[in-house]
Amino acid sequence: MRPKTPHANKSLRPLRRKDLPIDTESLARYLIGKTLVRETARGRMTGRIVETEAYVLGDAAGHGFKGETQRNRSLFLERGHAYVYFIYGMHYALNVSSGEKGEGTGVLIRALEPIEGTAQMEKNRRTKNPHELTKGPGRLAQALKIDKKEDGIDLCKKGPLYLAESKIPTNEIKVSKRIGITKEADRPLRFHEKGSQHTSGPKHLNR
DNA sequence: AGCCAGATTTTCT
DNA sequence: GAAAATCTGGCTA
Repeated sequence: MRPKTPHANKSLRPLRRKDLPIDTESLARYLIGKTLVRETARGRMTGRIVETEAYVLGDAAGHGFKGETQRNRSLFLERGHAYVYFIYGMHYALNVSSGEKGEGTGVLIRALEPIEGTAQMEKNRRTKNPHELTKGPGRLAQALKIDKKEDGIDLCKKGPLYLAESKIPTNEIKVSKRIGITKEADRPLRFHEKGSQHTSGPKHLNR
């Protein structure tokens, strides 16, 4: 077995739901720099959130835009729950539900900076390149072994998947247009931490 | 480094 | 039946 990472036993305080901004765009900004924690039988994996996208109320690109369906029902939960969807026949992606309960808005987690449990991530992703581990929604889900089983989880309490504080201060947050969509694609609702080497998308969106 | 096509299956129309 | 909040490998330069 591999040695534990130096940070493995640090206590991680979950984010409190009341501290999460209700407004979707505000939540997308708020989550930059926070920690995503994944607990599995093999141990803990954590990453720093460095890139998010907001899917706001009345947004035609949002999965909840046309109302609640079997697929997107988690998006309509109270803010701070996981909405995991399957896309392009092979990828999963993780969102944090946002807004008021029943609103159907959310924040897509697009990229992480790997912190703890990188050995397990390398195994799940079948690569050792630290820059290929968790940049992009599909990649980070694969690295952290996130799929439909995690859909609907409360991310504001300790468990298999949750959000937590970070002790490292957040750098400047930059804004750009969203990636990979056709509707309302040019709205400035993608956020990333300036200077991160772990963001996805073309270079000109990551300045 | 950047562009392009192929993979693959769920979901809703 | 078509679209989809993506990733990968192969090509061109």
